[in-house]
Amino acid sequence: MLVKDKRSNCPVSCALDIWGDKWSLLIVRDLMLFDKKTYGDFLKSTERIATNILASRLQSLEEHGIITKREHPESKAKVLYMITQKGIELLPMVIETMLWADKYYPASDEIKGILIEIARNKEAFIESKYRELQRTALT
Amino acid sequence: MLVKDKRSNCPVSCALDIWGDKWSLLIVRDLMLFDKKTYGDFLKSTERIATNILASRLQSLEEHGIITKREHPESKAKVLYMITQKGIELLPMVIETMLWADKYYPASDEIKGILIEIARNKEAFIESKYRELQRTALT
DNA sequence: ACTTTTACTTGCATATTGCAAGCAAATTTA
DNA sequence: TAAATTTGCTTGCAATATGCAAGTAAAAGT
Repeated sequence: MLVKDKRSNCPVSCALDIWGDKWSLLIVRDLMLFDKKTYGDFLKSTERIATNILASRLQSLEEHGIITKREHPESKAKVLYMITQKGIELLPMVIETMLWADKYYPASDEIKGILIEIARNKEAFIESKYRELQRTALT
Repeated sequence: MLVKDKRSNCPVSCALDIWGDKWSLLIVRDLMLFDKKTYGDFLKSTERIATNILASRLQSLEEHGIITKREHPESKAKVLYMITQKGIELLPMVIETMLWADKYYPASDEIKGILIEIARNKEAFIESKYRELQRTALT
């Protein structure tokens, strides 16, 4: 899973070098939309990521500056994973992905709520979520 | 590369089941932005996809309704690959991906031109490209 | 007819994924 | 305070996917 060097200078290619796999964006999604913060949180997601894959993806995302690790305020046994500014900026791309897939594949009820909000006013949703993520990222 | 069934009903997960790999979106990019249409065109892209991987991705994209094959008007030896409506609708997501990556990784000159256009008026660019793709998809 | 182009397929070595089990430090429970 | 549990991983190994090189058949060009 190590990308030695970029395949090209195309931004699409550069982006895929970082998150072009089946799992990385699910971790980003969990951080951005489902308030998940720990290793155990990510493991519990419905897609059932394998523990070794999760560890490797977390490391890769950290190396690429999308997430950072912090001390968990409640326990030294836990690790707090946080999304970075660079990661927060993936929000518009994630939203467009959700809107695309929603058109062709039935979403779960949990997500339908979010999609309704987005449908109501996409820009406002992004703006509000963006600020919310930045706020929690600073504390 | 066969996704037997969806991992979950999350739209992000569904989308990744289809194009969550290092290559599929590069083919979509080539079709949408670089006017590539044939097997040979895709092989020539700077990222240098292996020929067997290209064949498997084209098949997968076709199975998922993102692209279709047509007779090439100039030659029976060639195959014309076309993007479908479902594929065209990936445009906003691809654009957001480009904008994200452009912020952190230097783009090639060929792409800088497109990015400048997008920066000038994103909505207008998407709208115009969207219609252009629909037009060529109909002929 | 012969060569080249085109769109693939095949074989095989290497890399990645996924499953299950293991493990040490921290925390909770008895 | 000793034992059990939680937490965040690592390890081993089988299955799958990737990447490279070579091959192939139909069509096109010379």
